[in-house]
Amino acid sequence: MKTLFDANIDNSSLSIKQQSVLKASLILFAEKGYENTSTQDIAKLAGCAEGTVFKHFKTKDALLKAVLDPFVNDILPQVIVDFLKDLSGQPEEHFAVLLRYAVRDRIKYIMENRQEMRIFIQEIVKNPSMLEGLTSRLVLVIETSVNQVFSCYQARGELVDWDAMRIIRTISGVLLGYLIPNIVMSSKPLDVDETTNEIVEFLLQGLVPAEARDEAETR
Amino acid sequence: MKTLFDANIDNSSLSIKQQSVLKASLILFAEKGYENTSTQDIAKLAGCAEGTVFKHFKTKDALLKAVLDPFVNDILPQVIVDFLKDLSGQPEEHFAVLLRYAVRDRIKYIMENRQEMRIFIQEIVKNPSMLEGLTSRLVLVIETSVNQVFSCYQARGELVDWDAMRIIRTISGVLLGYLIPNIVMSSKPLDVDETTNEIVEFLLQGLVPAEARDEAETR
Amino acid sequence: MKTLFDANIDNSSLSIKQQSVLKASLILFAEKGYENTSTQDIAKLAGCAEGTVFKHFKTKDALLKAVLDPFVNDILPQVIVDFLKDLSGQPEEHFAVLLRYAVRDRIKYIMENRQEMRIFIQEIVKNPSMLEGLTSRLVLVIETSVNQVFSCYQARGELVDWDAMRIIRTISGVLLGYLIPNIVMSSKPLDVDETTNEIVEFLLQGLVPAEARDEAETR
Amino acid sequence: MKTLFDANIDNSSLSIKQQSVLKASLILFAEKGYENTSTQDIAKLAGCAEGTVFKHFKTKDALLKAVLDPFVNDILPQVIVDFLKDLSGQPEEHFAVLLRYAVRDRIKYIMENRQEMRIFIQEIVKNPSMLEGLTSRLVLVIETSVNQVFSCYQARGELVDWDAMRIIRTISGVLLGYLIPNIVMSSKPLDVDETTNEIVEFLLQGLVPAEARDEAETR
DNA sequence: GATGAATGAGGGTTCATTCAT
DNA sequence: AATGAATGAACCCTCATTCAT
Repeated sequence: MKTLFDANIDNSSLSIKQQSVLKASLILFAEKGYENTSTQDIAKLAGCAEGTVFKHFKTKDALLKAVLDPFVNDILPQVIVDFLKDLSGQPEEHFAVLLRYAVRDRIKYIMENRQEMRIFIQEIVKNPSMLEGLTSRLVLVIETSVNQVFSCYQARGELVDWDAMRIIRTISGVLLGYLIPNIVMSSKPLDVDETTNEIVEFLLQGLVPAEARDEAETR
Repeated sequence: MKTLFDANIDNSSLSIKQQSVLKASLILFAEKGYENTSTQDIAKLAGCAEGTVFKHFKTKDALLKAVLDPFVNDILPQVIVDFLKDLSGQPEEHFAVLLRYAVRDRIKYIMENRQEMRIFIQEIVKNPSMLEGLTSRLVLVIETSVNQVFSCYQARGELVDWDAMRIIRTISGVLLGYLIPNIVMSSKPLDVDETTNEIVEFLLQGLVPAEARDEAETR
Repeated sequence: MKTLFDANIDNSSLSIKQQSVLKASLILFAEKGYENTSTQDIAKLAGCAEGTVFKHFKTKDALLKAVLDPFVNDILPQVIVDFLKDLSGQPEEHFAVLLRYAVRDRIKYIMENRQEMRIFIQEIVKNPSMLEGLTSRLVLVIETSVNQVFSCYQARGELVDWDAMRIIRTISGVLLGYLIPNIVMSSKPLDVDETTNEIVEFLLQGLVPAEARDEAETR
Repeated sequence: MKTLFDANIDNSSLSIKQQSVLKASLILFAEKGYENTSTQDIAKLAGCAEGTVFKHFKTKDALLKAVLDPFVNDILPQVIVDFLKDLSGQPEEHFAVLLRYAVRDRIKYIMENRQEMRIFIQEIVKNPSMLEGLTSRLVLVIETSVNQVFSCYQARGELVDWDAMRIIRTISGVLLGYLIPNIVMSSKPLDVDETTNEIVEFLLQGLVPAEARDEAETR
């Protein structure tokens, strides 16, 4: 699987003008939405002629794909993979500690890609079928590794005894419930630490049995 | 329970054709998005001439407003008001029981207005400033009544001793985290009972102290 | 030939609503021009439904005709006829005296029909062929009577010895040169007396031999 | 002598297609009027696509401005300036001689820009406020120079002893009275020499004292 | 006679895309 | 590779006109 770093290699093969086209598209799509951004707008912000926009990216739609594809195909899956890796990398730690660390990293990550996230959300809302490919890929990634990740903590009584997918669903649900409203209201970027605290504290109430929770905090 | 069309008193003054224009707009905006819906599409689905679309709704944008305004101004605030009313209406009941009932009703309600919700989300993502008016109104509604609603349960030990606004934020966050993904992926409408169970069970873990929780379930 | 009074008889056979339609058209056509006035505007100002506008006047164009025809077919020719009648009615008077009287009356007359005049000018500018019918009629009227009208004064040395049509052309040219700019700039209606003085004084310089002029003034 | 197209320096920066758009607009606006000319008509006559019409001239209204502005801002003021210059350039000549020369030149000039003049008249009739800017500019130009221009001839007894502005008003009134009807009836362009003779002869009667007039003719 | 909802042709305008330079 | 003029389909919207009530 490609990593984030790999994902950007394609772009580095672009000329400077083309990269500025890509960046302008990112900014404008995020700001005004895909349909409300004209290729003329893009050319103007990129500082090039309108024809240049189409030299490399044959189509406006291809431009959207060029903006979103690395995010959808590489970055988002990587978020999941890294999340699970964080949770399973040091099994000697208490689940609560790892969860906090993993959640914090992911929030930071998503906040750093807010523009892509905004565009992504816009597109999904208009055309949910876009999600299908991604979802199935993610489900595959998750299902193959998630059971062994959680079972260890469940055995130690540090994690509620739910179906592993339900735990994932719960965590991602709570995360989205907090993050989407913020991403969408672009003005004020979230305070990462504060949000992490609030989310994790709440998640722990639901996911970690009371006695194990106390233990984690006294440690 | 009122639906969008009941709520908008003006609608009853519309001719049949105009109502079908409104309905067609609702369907198409939800399905393809505002910008990807042409007024010709609307006319075709409404079974009228394109000019008819503009006879009552002077502008395509006014049509969007006519679709969304009752939802934003009447239905959404009502959801909040009803939610708080459900929670405070029968204070002799255990908080857990009322929460389940209130959450279930709201989910049903939102599911019945999925199309409006989809359009609303699309518009907010493109233009977050739309939210400002709504948010400030809701905050007002909530803040004036929410403290007295929760304090009773907190005194009985049936509700965690958080700031009332944080409780609201948590509940709505979890609800949104579950509902938005479903609303957005329009194909499969959510099973209300199942979702209610999952959300409430999780919320109770976080919001109701353990001992009070047991008590509620044995009752 | 019909007189102004006859010309309006047709209109009096209209219902009150239809008359208000006619009046509204006159006002709006004069103010904004024919093409920039919608039948909806007319209906609104006339205080009736849009359909009512078409009940009597089958076409918007027919409405324009209804507004202009009495002006073009009756009023304007009458202006000429009356002008010549004024000049020939009392041949014992000096030409200068009659000219002043005739010019004054005509200016007053035209000022009282400024709106029709404005619309007429607008239409002629767009479609000069409209003039042809009128011009040929007027030429006929003028030519048949004008020679005998002027020859008497020319014999007395009170009028320059030009071809009669040139005299008419000169008078109407000067009149139009003064009046059209004023009619077109609708804000300030002309002071009839002052304008008459200026025009007549100038016309006399050109049309009446010097010695006869002195005589007229000392009389 | 400059024509409209020479006067508008910007025009040279237009592509050939855009110049043909401008020329087509000039022709059609003059022929059928602004509102009765569709942008499709313009495109067809210019031999380009409708989109091309809007590439340079963002708006149909901007196209009208592009057609009229050089006429109103450059050519018309220049007509006045040149007229006064002609009258004051060779003070050793008799006023009558200079007037004939100046009138003739101006008539020729206006006849060469008949189309612009027609459009200009149409627009003024619809929206007289357009004139205000022009009028105030012209009044300024005239007032600052006109007194010294005429006083010399008045001192020599070659020009009636009127207020300078009244002389101007008279000349322009007579000119307009002759020219507007002709411009408006586009079919038959005026014979410049004949019209000049008629107008000048008449003007001299009114503007030049009799004894000076004889002198001018015997010279 | 009056109404006003409905019509549909046509108008101005935008925009992704092409192509000669 | 880059340009920007040109394109034409599609879009939103207006308006004179009709017709059932």
